[in-house]
Amino acid sequence: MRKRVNALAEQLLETLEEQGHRSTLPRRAVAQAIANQDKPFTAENLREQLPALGRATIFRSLKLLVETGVVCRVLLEDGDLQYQLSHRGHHHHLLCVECGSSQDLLGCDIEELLQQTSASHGFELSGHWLEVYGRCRSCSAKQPAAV
Amino acid sequence: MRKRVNALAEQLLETLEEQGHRSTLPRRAVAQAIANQDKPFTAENLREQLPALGRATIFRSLKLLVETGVVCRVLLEDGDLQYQLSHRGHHHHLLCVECGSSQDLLGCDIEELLQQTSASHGFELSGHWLEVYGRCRSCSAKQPAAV
DNA sequence: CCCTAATAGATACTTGGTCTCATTAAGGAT
DNA sequence: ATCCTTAATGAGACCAAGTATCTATTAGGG
Repeated sequence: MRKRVNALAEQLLETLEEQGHRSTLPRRAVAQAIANQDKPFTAENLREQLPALGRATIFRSLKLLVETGVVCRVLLEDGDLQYQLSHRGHHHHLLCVECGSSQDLLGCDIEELLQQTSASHGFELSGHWLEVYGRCRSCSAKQPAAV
Repeated sequence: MRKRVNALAEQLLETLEEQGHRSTLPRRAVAQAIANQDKPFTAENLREQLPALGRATIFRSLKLLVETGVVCRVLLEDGDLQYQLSHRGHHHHLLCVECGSSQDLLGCDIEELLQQTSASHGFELSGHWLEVYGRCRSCSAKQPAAV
């Protein structure tokens, strides 16, 4: 944890600049904090880590980063919507219900399956939202089976 | 709209009673209102339709019905979480981005596909959440293609 | 180094939901 | 039919997440 994060944070800011947004001190702080997270997080989490920043500023930066696409939203199993660094474009998450970690789900072409099933309902598909819950490799290793 | 709704509402109440909850006047009103909805709705929607009920009561009934499984939550494309009558157990929704209507997605066995993909990530799958967005049959019919 | 538009901070407000507590009403027992 | 207990209601305080407003600041191009 916390290695090369500056490079990551730097990237976030660059993306913002490319979109014509200024690289301000508060935004640098937010970018840095986000780069440090290793799980989905809330605005409140960031606020605790950045007590010097105004509340609105954190929400504004977060919103900007979501619009820019470098941060995405994840739906936890209980319906709580949190934030997370977003690497690729459209993708899904494997969320560990035990440790709360999140990894990207690769190689899942659900799109095609959905396309077909939707069509059979007379439905013209335009998008979808998928989250997957379970136990990650290391949590499965720790405890053989469910309690 | 509004036919046989009493029967439906009656069912909701019965389910509550089976779980040991009382069939009260406010709950009957809520059940009736929910039975009348034809789209996903918010607690606020119900409140407008049931001005005589206390706010807390609506939230409490709603929560109860969700726990009981006769009402479920749907995630709209913008991240808004709303309520909806739930017919079967685990299922997914086709949400029309134009008229806001919702229909159940049948015959979609994504489970198997997810199982495999998860496993290849060393992930022990336990559940998932899927919402599908697009245009329903009647909306597609109205306008040949996207604007 | 100046100027101006973008941004920040403070704070009020909104929305969705929970908590508390005194009052009411289901509905089983009598 | 009524009584009693306990669950449920209503009012309103409270809370968390997020937006809006308004004044003060600052990034960064000229």
